[in-house]
Amino acid sequence: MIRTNKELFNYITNLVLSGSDHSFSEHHFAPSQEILIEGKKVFSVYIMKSGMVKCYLTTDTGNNFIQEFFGEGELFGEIELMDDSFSYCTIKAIDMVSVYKIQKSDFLQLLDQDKKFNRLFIGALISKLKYKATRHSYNQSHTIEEKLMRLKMKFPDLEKVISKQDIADYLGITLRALNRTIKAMSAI
Amino acid sequence: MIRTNKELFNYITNLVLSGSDHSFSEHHFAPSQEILIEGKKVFSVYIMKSGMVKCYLTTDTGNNFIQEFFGEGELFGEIELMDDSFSYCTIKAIDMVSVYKIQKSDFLQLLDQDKKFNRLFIGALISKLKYKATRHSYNQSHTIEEKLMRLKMKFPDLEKVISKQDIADYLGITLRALNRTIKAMSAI
DNA sequence: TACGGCGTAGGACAAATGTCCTTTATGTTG
DNA sequence: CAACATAAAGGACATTTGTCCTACGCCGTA
Repeated sequence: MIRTNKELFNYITNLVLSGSDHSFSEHHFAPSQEILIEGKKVFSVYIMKSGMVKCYLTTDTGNNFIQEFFGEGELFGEIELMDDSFSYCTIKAIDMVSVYKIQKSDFLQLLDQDKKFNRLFIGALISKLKYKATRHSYNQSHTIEEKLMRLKMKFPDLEKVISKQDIADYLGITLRALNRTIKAMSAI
Repeated sequence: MIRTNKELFNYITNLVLSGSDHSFSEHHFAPSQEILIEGKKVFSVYIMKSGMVKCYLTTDTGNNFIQEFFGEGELFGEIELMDDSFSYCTIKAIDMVSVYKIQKSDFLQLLDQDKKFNRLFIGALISKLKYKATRHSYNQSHTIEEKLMRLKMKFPDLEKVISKQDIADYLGITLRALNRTIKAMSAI
């Protein structure tokens, strides 16, 4: 649910701190500020330095569907940038957020010239792919109660950090159904 | 639903036919033969030459969940190979299938030495990611009827190629629900 | 031929989930 | 302070989907 990428984070941090690469700039966002907006052109790739964002899209039915929550080291904007399309989701800061930003041309250059970075990037894509695949299959074959239990197992203080509505949007259910399940579970 | 990758297909075909690369071998499978098996170690990456396979996993609830159907140019095995894990899904031939196969070490070497291939591979991952993201959100915010209509729009002769059970598994619903919806739609 | 397996189709009922609406608490802003 | 938006909680009812079961036709094989 809250995705991170320690290896990538360390590598980028080193690049920036060692001064060997000047294509990264640092940016800050306050809670509920939007970093990328659905439907708008993307010119850079972003890597999370600290804080947490939610990555979600609004479907044609008006529902919000949360793809993932990103923490330290996760990157976003890469999909839109690589296939030259508009952002298919919105990235919104949940708490105070710092990101590293790198322009398209610099990013592509880095990808070509830095084999280690190239491999880390591929690893990041693979990790996202795997995560999405298992998440989707899990979602469609388990009850709300099972999904909630699994979440709580991994993130015990989930409800303190993420709003109920966001949890519901993440699970692809209504807030009503979430409340109902929480109550049923607490009754045990 | 039926994924292909023309660019990758053309590139690999050229590599093989021009004789400039000898790391690819060709293999054939009969309908319902399994090419990769869930839980087993993966040693190679595969690229579809012709035919169609289904990529699915069996959940702990005993359901089959179909990730995707692969046609010409799609590759599989890359996730397991890159992060050194066991196959998380089974790849089964639906009709007569031909694939190109490349061993792990050769694949990694190609990735390092052939920039064009590297970029095509990244493009393939990005395309899968995007597909999975939109598919999951669409699935969870639309009715069975809407999902079916969308499928039929894209693949008019869907039911002739893929069994009802497979369509149900792909949509994450039961066969009963699928039949019910088809009947309701035909009544209009 | 007779049987079993499999894909297709659908009836009847149960369970899960959505929709709509009301209430309460809390924090923000004019 | 009053007015207002927002999050949380849950009642009542409708709809959707799953579960279980039965039936039929097709095909391969003992």
